[in-house]
Amino acid sequence: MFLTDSKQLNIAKTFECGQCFRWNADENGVYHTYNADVYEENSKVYIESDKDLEYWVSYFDLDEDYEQYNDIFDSIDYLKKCREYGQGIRILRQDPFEALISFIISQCNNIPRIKGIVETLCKGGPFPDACCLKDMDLTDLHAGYRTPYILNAAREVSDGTLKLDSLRTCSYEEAKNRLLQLNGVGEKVANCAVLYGLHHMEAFPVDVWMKRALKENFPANFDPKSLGPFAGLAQQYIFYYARQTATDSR
DNA sequence: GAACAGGCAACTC
DNA sequence: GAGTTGCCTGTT
Repeated sequence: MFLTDSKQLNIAKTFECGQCFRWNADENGVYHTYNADVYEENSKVYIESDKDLEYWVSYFDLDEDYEQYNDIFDSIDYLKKCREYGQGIRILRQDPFEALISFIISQCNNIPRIKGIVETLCKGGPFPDACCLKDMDLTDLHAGYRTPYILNAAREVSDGTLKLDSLRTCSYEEAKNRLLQLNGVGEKVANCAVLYGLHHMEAFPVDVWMKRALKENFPANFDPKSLGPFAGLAQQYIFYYARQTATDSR
């Protein structure tokens, strides 16, 4: 079924910008996940899935106008360049628990390996819910020192100690601070989980790539808050540009 | 075989 | 509070 125009949603950029781990391209550029296939044809994006259109419009955040903050972004020359380069990236509305666990796994790990570990957890189906995950035997997961972090987070969510759904409606700061209480969750992982899983768009995750990009292109006293309520989108443009241009020149 | 990787926590001063 | 180190595992 028709989803949207490719100007609004560029699937390659959206899936390759480091925010998600369960979409993989085949040789034809069709992206697959366990319950859907997405492809682009004549500047239009189509999706084949049992889930309905409404579900995917929400998932790809297509009701949101991503151009309303262009003026703020474009006031910084470098960010304007990143924004134009990243045109078509959407911040996905992923499942909060899946995002939390995925980014716990991501620490000190590369993308292929993160994908492998997540795929092992899912066994080809949906991401396991917290109740299920907390009792899983993860000895063969090869997640290393992250394994107890995963199990602990699953236990807190399943027994209600951590209510992820309630973190959707509270403030960004409140949501992030709650996640920071988890063992194995620091500033970077908390920001990722809050941005990609809870859709707090002002979250601004800073990893080593972002650190470098900020150091080289922004004043030392730069504050992401100055980018407004969509700072997280700006972060994604900057991150994607930094990663991609580094890869291209290799 | 050592160093490193998209990070965290515990420890040091 | 800024800086250092160990941590699992896989890759270079």
